Order: sequence, then structure tokens, then C-alpha cells
Amino acid sequence: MRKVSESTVKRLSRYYRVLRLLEKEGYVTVSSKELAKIEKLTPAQVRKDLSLFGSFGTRGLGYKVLELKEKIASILGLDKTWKVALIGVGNVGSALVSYKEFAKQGFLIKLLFDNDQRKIGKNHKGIIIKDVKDLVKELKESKIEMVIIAVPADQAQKVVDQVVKAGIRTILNFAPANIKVPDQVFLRTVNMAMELEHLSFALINQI
Amino acid sequence: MRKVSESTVKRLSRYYRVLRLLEKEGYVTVSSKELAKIEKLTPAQVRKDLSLFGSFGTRGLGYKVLELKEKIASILGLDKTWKVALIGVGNVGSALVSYKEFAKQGFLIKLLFDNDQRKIGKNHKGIIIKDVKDLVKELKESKIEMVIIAVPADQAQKVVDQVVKAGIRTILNFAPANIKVPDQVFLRTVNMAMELEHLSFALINQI
DNA sequence: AATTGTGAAATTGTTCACAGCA
DNA sequence: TGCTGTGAACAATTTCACAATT
Repeated sequence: MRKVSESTVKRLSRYYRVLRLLEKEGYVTVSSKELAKIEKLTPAQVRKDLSLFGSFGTRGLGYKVLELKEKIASILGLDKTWKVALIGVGNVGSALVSYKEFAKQGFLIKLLFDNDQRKIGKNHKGIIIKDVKDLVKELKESKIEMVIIAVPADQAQKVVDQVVKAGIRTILNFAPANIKVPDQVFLRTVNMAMELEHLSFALINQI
Repeated sequence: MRKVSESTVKRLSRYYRVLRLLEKEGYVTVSSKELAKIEKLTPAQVRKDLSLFGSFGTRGLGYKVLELKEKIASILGLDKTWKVALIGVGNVGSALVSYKEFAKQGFLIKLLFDNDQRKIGKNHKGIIIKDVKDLVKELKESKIEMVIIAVPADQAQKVVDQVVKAGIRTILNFAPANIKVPDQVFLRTVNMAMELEHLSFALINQI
């Protein structure tokens, strides 16, 4: 496969959402022009992105909504389910457990961990919270493929180190911390404060 | 000011975090080389980013940690406080109210709204939850500068329309929905499912 | 006639390399 | 000497423009 940029992957996610919507509204075909309009992009951008993975359209006609949706799902790995463990059942962690969008896209939270004795052993939305002490052992025994980190910032690196030790290669981090992982591990960090900083920058600089 | 790219703003946020840390650890100066090493960038990148806003360093010496931190804070608008309203006190909304990092950076959540009669009038972490029906009126009366949307996806557009109507120009959206706003309004959407999609793409394609 | 897929051109973003300064 | 600030070179990404196809 040719080089796929970070931004292309993001746009694929966006196309996927639009296609789900269009499908629900009964659209059968869609052109790059229409997709571009909805996402505020150029038609050429849409076609370039898609052409990186194959020729999904029909000249003169456009793309079949259902077919393109499924192609993108397969590219993004949304045509299978992923087993996810979540570490840190605090405010953010609890919100994520209840976040419907994850399950809808095949990300199933199967294990919960915390270090709070009052939480360990309790049933949270149908899952027994385990002790983070047993993290490595439990992750190794399970078939978990992804881990979500929702622990306080000062504990995040330590927890991530253990997750990596357990052989997990994909981590989504919500702790506002500068986490280091080996090269072969994919780590993405969502920092909500940074998003607000972006807005305050925009507001100040009156873009 | 010259054109400041999206990625430059993101990197400024990252530098800011590093500088806070370095300051706490007692560092007085830092070079572009050191900053670059920590953030896995090139020294030239760091210097280019900073030079967009002025000459903050000293040749032969580097940057003064405290001074650079304050310069970046001022660029990002973190040297003042912002009054924020949060709409939707569900799982995600509650987590955001408790998110310490916001207050630390001067983003103060001053108003809460919900449409659930059982929540309206209740005190949540020191703030009385108001009826979303009064959104426009309340926002106009208040000195709110930013709004965070944490309502279900199917209500998000309607709520955003009202927020815009109330004259708010910066919105951070956590609803997994394709929101449209007029050109002069800054909207950022955090879609947590998209982040996982990025990871599953990476895992499938064994980058 | 409409729209894709794609090389080529234009634009944007990053790195190099070095003059200039502490 | 060491490190910044920056124009020039390079690389990546986006847009253009058009042949190919239905």
C-alpha cells in the first residue's frame, strides 16, 4: 500500500460517518462532489483519499453508498470486533464505559481495572472491576487487543509500561501526560485541555 | 502574523506542557535541541514554530524556561481565565466538570445545562444545573466565552444552533455528530470513537 | 453528460545549513 | 563556542486538469 497519511485516516473516519448517515437516509449513490461538500473538502481530495485503497467508484456515476461504507469499514478495521480493556474507572473511565459509540463500531470493553479497593470486585455496567495489580497477568490471559488509559496523569506512565509488558500494541490514552512507549506500540493521546487551548488561540487571534 | 498552521498550534500546546514540567523540575534554560528531543521533533521545527511569534531565545544559550512558558501561555490565551458553559450533564459532561486540567489552564466551567427535569435545579459540584430551555437567555446574560457540548448526538445540532444564536463563537463538541456552524464560529469536535478507529487502522495495517 | 482516477502543478509544511549574536 | 533565527532546499500534501469510462 502507498503511504497513507495521518490526515487521510482521519478523513476516512469522517467519510465513514457520512456514509452511515446517507445510508440511513436512503441514498444509493454519492459523488465525490457531494461527499466533499458535506465535509468541506475538495472533490479531488475525496477521490485521492479513496484511490489510495482501490477503485471503488464508477465513472459518470459516483460511489455506491453501501459498498463504499463497507470498503472503508474494512480499511479501518470496523468490520470485526475488538476486545478492549479500560484502566481507571473514575470520571473519565466511567463515561467511556457508557459511551455507546464504541460498541456501535465494534470496540467492546471487556475488562475494567482500578487501584481503588472500594471499586475492585464491584460490578460496573456488567463488568467486575479487577485490581490493577493483576494487570499484566489478566491482560496476558485475555484476548485483549487494545487498552484505554483513564488513570490520573501521574500514574499513567507506570500503567502504560505494564500494558506494554503484557504485549499490548495499541493504546488510547486520556491521561494528560507525556507517555513514552517503544516504537512498535501505537499510542494515541486525547488531551481535552489541548482542544480548549486551540479554541482560545483561535479566539484570541480572531482567525 | 504569518500563517499559523493547525499543527503549529498543537505543538505549542505540547511545548507548553513540557515547559511547565521543566519549570517544576527547576530548569532555568532549555535549548531547541532539548525540547525537540522530549517531544520527538527536530530542533529546527521547534525554532520555526517559536519564531512565528517572535524571537524568544538567546543565541548560544537557548530559551529561558519561565519566560518561554509565559510567552506561549500568552499566545495560546492561557494567561487569562475563560468562562465556559457546559451543556449536557450526563456521563461525559460529569467527567468534564471534574476534569482538573481545565481549571488548571484557566478554563472555568461557570454554567451547567441539561434537559432532564430530575437534574435541573440540582447542585452539581457547586453549580446549579439550569434548564437547557433557557440556554439562549442565560448565555446572553452571562459572560460566557466558550461552550462545551456533551449532549447526545441527535440533539447536538439543535443545541449548537442555540449556542450560536446566543452569540458564542467558540464551541468544543463531544457529541459524535456532524455539526454545522457559520464560518465565523470556531468548532472543534472530539470524537473518541475516531481515535480508536485510528488505532484499529494502525493495527490492521501493521504500520 | 457526468464523474472517476491520476499524473502534474501548486501549495504547504519540514528540515537543512549557515550567518549572526551572546 | 553554542545556539538562535531564517532563507533556501526539500518533502509531503492538496488541488488542478484531463483522459478514461459509464
